[in-house]
Amino acid sequence: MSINADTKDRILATARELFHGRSYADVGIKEICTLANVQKGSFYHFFPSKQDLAMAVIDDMSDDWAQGFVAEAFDEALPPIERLDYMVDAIYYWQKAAKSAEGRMPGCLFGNLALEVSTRDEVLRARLNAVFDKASASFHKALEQAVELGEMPPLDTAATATAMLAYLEGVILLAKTRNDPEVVRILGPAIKSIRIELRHPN
Amino acid sequence: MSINADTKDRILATARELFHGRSYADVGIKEICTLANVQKGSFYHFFPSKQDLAMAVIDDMSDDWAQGFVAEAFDEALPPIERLDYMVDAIYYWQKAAKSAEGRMPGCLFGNLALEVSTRDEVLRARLNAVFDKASASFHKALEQAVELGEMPPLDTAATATAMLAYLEGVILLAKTRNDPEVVRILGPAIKSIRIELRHPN
DNA sequence: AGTATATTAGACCGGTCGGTCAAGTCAAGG
DNA sequence: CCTTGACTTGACCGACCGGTCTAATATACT
Repeated sequence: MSINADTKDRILATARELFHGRSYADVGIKEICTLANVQKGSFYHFFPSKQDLAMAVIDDMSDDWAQGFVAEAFDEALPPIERLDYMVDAIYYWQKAAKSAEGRMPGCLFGNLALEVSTRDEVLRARLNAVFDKASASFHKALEQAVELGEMPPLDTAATATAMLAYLEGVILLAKTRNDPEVVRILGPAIKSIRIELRHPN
Repeated sequence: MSINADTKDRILATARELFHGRSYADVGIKEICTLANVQKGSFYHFFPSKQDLAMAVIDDMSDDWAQGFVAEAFDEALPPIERLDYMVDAIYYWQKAAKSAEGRMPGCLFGNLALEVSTRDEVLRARLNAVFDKASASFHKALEQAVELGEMPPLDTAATATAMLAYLEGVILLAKTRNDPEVVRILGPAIKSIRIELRHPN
């Protein structure tokens, strides 16, 4: 039981790293197997298809995020607005570390996959969409609390939360294209300036 | 001369459509040739490699943009801030039209390619980066004029311009993942709320 | 011990990939 | 008329793709 779990985890971890560092299409199952020290037959014992592997990778990373620094950043002990800065900082240091390790800024796995596969694979698209919804919910909660505490004037918290997530993804996209994490540090904090007013504030 | 130019243009137009609608890796040269009614040998007469084709597609699209609705949106006759709304509207209608034609929101060709290839292909990455720089410059000019005209309080126009571009790309990314152009219409206008203050406003 | 089951091993499959190449077609210029 | 060089044709290449399959092996239960 520990052996197979280990094998599956090794596949998952390797796939995640490769998908994140390159792309879905560019990484073959053979390469994943070689790097994970697993044979093809074993791979297809655990994952029925490459698509299923991708699903598992998305879920895996999403869980790690939720339990990792997203949980830290959106800790309710922090003042709501500081959570946004925490999130930006976390992304900055992460991407910076990844770049000095691999030489390239990998960007956001979810964003990368979303743009690559969402015109071609409904199942993966839906999954990625759910990940974004979940992320947006964290922003939403923080904004609601910020308004409640009077730290922010009232606004359309749901729309603004999504807008903030979009901004982060956009900043990461640009930073990756420049291959320069500093873009995140410089542009990131402006996330706090984004506002969408209430439609009918009567 | 008209024949060969036609062939090259047909390849370019077909490749652009396919790359935009799907992805770089997912579209093969054979498919492009078939759809463009061109033989493989002819293809390689005009383009030394798939990478060269991608470069040409990027340049082609970039030119069309610059001469097309980017030129319209950033027309100096328009009040600077209205140019931002014009840009958002243009993207919205474009994506909406594309979706009703193909069933899927293709998103931004440059953003798509950037996330897909920039960890793997320095040449394409640099080209895409240049496209973004050029786009950012349009925003920059608009912001400078807005400040000059007193329509906006002073701010770090260069950084804010890049932030606005990032925001747009992020909004398109999210909209594509949702496969819903309405995201652009709802989140887009908040581009005007983004601000990065001057570092040393003393 | 014996048997069922989960896992591993790795050869193998048809198909596609980007790219090459030799043999031509064709129009323009001398 | 003949040569030149741009363009086209389509067969061909080795490599790799995702995925299958059979046989061997480790593990778990009775």
